[in-house]
Amino acid sequence: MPLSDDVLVDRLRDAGLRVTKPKLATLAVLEEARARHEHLPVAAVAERVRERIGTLSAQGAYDCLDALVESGLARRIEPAGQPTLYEARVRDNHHHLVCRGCGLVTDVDCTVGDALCLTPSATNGFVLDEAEVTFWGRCPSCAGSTEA
Amino acid sequence: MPLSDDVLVDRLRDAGLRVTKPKLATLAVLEEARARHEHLPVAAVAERVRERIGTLSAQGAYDCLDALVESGLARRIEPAGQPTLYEARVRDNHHHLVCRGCGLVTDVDCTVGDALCLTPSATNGFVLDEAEVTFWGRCPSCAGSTEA
DNA sequence: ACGACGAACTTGAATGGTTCAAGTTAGCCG
DNA sequence: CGGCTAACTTGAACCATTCAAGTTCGTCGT
Repeated sequence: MPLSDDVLVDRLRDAGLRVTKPKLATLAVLEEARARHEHLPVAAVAERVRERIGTLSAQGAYDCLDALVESGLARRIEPAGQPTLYEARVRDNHHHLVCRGCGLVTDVDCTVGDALCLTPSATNGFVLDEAEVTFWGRCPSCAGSTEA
Repeated sequence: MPLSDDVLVDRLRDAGLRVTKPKLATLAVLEEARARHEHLPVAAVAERVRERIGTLSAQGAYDCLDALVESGLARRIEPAGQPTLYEARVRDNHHHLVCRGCGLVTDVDCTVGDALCLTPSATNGFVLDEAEVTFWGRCPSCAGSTEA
């Protein structure tokens, strides 16, 4: 069952964002997608938001998603070679598994735990804030074919 | 000192590629960049190749780089939000550290070793061939400023 | 409640890395 | 040395994303 609007409204306010129909609907769409383990491109988010509130410009979709990412309510995923995807932000620092065949993105937990992955041997003076791990391979249905 | 052309020619042949001036020069440029720990975008590769052999179309640069990557002589890096970068392929499976400020990409070794990083807890039926780790942060010169 | 300020949205156009298509050139093998 | 095919060139198209200017609508203070 989907989260009530009240909860989402509070979440937006707590994040310091204005509560607008587009942002509320965008957040709802991402939450719904999370329940289905989906990762959505901007166009798909915009489309689903339109189903809820009637209209939303492409630019509006970018603005909303940017704001949600900025405030920590959503996470941006940019797998090499395909358009940017978004998912509702969750606390666990899970990683992603991308199919080289069809581009399917799946969530996966890191065996060794976040702490280890976050610690490279030398940071070269960089101040790190995130360790991103992406696994590449072929999904079950693409593993058989020889398609690129 | 740069590698001799003979060595690079052999490398191309061994990889099953035709030995053309553009490919030879492209490989030489990448090797030279590797010595300087540089990661080059397509445009920079094309420019440097032109300095060596006079001319190379943008398309030609893409073709050469794709061929080198395909045959394992080069590695493609696609940091989120910036154009594709290339580096001469090396055996060690090092990872990258990207500056959120200026986009500088630096090589870094993984503390825990490749084996661990390559083993997510569940592969969801995927056949994995690579684990890519990207560390995000701010380089020494960007760490001080508040710029995006 | 009302009014005003500024953020958020809309529309429309531009940008730029990458790719597609068609034609020419040049490695490689017999 | 000739022919086949991959490799390169030119020129145009693509499309996710961004920029710019104008309008709408949350929010906050009175």
